[in-house]
Amino acid sequence: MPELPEVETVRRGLERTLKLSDQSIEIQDVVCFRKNLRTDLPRPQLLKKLEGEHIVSIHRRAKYLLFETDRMFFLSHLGMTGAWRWVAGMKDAKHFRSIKQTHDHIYIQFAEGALVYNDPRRFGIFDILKISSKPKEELASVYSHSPYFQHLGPEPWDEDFSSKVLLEKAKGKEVAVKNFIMNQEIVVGIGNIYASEALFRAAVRPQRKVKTLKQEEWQRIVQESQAVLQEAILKGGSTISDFAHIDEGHGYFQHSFKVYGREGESCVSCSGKVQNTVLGGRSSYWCRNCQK
DNA sequence: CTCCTATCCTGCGAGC
DNA sequence: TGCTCGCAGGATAGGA
Repeated sequence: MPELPEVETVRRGLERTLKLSDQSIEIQDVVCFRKNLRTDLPRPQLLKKLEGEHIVSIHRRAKYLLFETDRMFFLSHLGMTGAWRWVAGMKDAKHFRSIKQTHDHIYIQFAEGALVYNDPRRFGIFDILKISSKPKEELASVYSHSPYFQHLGPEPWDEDFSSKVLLEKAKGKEVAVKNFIMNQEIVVGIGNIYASEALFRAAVRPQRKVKTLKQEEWQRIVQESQAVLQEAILKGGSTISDFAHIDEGHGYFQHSFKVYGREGESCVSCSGKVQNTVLGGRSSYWCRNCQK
């Protein structure tokens, strides 16, 4: 489901549902219904350490959700098909088991309901970060030391996501620009849909080798990436009143994509036909008139 | 190094 | 109708 805008929409929805702007909220119980998703899930002994912790806030870094509690951090990555939903009024995991849906994997109990993580393809991640000896690690320290985060590039709105830096990083590289901007070490948050959308808006062909791009083309890529992600977040915020709607299938496909998934249809700005070229094993949509 | 492929999974729609 | 095939929004290990 998720590229950056969707993860950010989920983050905001979770904060709203848990009322984190007014309060912290106590975790009463955490249960995993299977041993692993893409990676091993925390052992019951470790999960038990979350009991009694209060969630203070939820951060997003790249496509990860990072939950901050009194003394700990735990994270969730939604993979391709992960979703959290709120089950109002659910009182305990034992009762939940009787109404559990297929692919419900993780259950977090609160006083007035529960959060449930559902993920059919199980490419997601749920992990408790290593507990340091200090009272609690700083967020910045988590980002720079955790194996989940330390290799990640800048957020799309950081100053290091700039035409100047990109020009430098692209020097001598043969890789296609679409694969380059989907590389989370270069910039985080851009996935297969928004890569096509950003490059269409920037008028750059997805298969262009990065070493051939001029600084002004990088400038357009930076601007249009930021713009398309920002617009998608705003749309998520305006059309999705509750993050739970996402897993009912609303939200994501409501976004109006200009090229993604529109192979053979007319380009929205020149009426040429939208192309689909496979790059790095992923479908890449573009217009041969508008993009150079 | 750099770049590309295969792979982890399930579900769904197209085509026969 | 029912089957098979290909493809799906991510990320990474391994090979060329």
